[in-house]
Amino acid sequence: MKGTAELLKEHQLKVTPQRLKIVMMLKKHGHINIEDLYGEMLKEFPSVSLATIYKNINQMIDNGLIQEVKLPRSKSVYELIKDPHLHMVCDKCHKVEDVVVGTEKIIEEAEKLSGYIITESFITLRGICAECQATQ
Amino acid sequence: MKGTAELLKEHQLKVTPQRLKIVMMLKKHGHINIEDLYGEMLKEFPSVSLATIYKNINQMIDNGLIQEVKLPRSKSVYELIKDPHLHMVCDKCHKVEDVVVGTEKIIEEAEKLSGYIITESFITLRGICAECQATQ
DNA sequence: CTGACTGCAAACGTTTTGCACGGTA
DNA sequence: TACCGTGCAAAACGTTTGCAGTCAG
Repeated sequence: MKGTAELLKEHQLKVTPQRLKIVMMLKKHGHINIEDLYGEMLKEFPSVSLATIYKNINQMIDNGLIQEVKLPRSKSVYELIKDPHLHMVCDKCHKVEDVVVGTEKIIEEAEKLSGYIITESFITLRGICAECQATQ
Repeated sequence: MKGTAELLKEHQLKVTPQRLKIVMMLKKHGHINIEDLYGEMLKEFPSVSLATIYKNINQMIDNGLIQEVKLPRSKSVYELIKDPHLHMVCDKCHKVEDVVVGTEKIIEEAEKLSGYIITESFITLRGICAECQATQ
């Protein structure tokens, strides 16, 4: 896995302790919302400001390091930009997972039917994860 | 097309002039955000309140008449609930269109890979619509 | 006639902004 | 050293709530 500081530098962002922590949290959790991120940050930086979190998140989005994932029925989460994938949300435990599934066919069909030239797809699936199926 | 008043009654909503207008706007535009809906409502009901719009939209969601569509890079829009479909958003003119595409294959593959039991899918595709391709 | 709906104003939670200070490169 | 990032406080924004008056059924 690429170094956290390098990741920031590659995206024209100065390396600060707060930014390192944000990216480390994203690496660790995969997906995290602002509230949870703030809670985690407070543990290491007791005087960190929510304004700092927002400023950094927005800047990281602008610089192409992370992206917002809008979810049905819940708050947005953020993730490091990586290979295209879709999101699975569990209705029971509310976790979010990535799944790498080929989307070419559906995109091709949608292009044919609509006449659009498609540049990006956002796919989220709601359901029950394997663990929650087992424990119900 | 089903009568607007009937649609409200079927969903246990009293028929009021404001609600009729909201549903008519949804029928006309297909997708509309709160701000635009408020602007349209003001033309016919100069003293309509934003609170009324929000209360009605939330109630219509609770009663299964409409649903929120969260879009990348822009505000949520609302639409009448109909057969499953996906959304196309044009990056140039920002319109939103429905496309009916079979999603069974992608869902089946995602279920296989993830172990989830999937109950609903949300698919949005970004691109350039046919009209904007022609006029660029 | 009764409960539900509306409009208004206030409250609320979230996100953004301006500013003085401190840290990175 | 110069500029960018941080923290704080205030402001802005979108949405929700409580209430009194009105309307649909």
